[in-house]
Amino acid sequence: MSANSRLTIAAHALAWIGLYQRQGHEVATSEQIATSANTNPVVIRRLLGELRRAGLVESRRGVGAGWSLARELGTMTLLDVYEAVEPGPLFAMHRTTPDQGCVVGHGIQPAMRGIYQDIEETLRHELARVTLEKVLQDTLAAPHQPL
Amino acid sequence: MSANSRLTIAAHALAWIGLYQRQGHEVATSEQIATSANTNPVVIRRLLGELRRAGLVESRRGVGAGWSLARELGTMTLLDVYEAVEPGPLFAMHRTTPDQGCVVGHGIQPAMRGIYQDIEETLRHELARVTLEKVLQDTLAAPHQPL
DNA sequence: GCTGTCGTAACGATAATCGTTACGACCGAC
DNA sequence: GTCGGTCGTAACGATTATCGTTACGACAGC
Repeated sequence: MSANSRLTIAAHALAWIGLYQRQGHEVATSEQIATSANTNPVVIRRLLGELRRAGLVESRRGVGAGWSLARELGTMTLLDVYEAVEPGPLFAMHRTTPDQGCVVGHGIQPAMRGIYQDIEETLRHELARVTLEKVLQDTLAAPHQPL
Repeated sequence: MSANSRLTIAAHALAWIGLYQRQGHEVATSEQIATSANTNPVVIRRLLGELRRAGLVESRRGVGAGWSLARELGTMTLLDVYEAVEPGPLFAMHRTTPDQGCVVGHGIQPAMRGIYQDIEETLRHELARVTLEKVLQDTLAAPHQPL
């Protein structure tokens, strides 16, 4: 799978905003988050825009603008983030329709669809068990200066 | 994720070979499987080559050559296939190292690694519950001429 | 107005997958 | 021992997704 880092970066951004707000700040800018994640502010704005559409963050414009959480980190799960930033299904079907004249070609897609649905349901359940509060706590619990 | 169809095509090929052998044939050719999957024989040979390295199928060369199962479909699971054809992890870390001077940038990767490990472990467990025998049975159970 | 930030379009770089062509390696049949 | 069919694999282009970057208009507080 061509693994993509969208979920990771989105979680990073949410954890950063959450911690920043707990330090007393109103909003966080995409530039600050981009510095922490070592990427470009536009990448952050694009991702946070998707999180905003999902109701996880809010943005203010104008001078002193930036991003803030729309909900507490404890009420937000990786599933919320996953659904906001990952469009497609986990596994894809054939790119072209299999031979419908063949017994396997005819039945394989309904069969795999059912199997994949069950697996994705389990994945979603696991993602839903992890709150962004836990992500932040695990992040802060990382040892300093590991040898 | 770009979602990829490698797992789907590999399962299709295994189910096809399994059914073909139950009909009394010794080996299946990549051309036959490619016709059923509506793709190119080289795509099938590439995928089956990876399954051969994993010990799931065997191949014979020369005249009358082709592919056969190395194990019964009932002893083969989607996890075996997944590990054979999917290289990377489900979710990726940042493409560049986050800012180690930032608390979040420093701790986010160990945190997400731990979380992702748990999730992938659950995914593997789910994949291991589905045998290729079940894939074939579900495929054969698909209704004909659905309205 | 000025300034700083968002919002978003546009483009190129990169990488993975897939389809295709090509061709040597192999081996049973004859 | 040649022939024919299939594997094994390299090579290349097409397609797609993500990411990084530049650019610029929209917005709002000062």
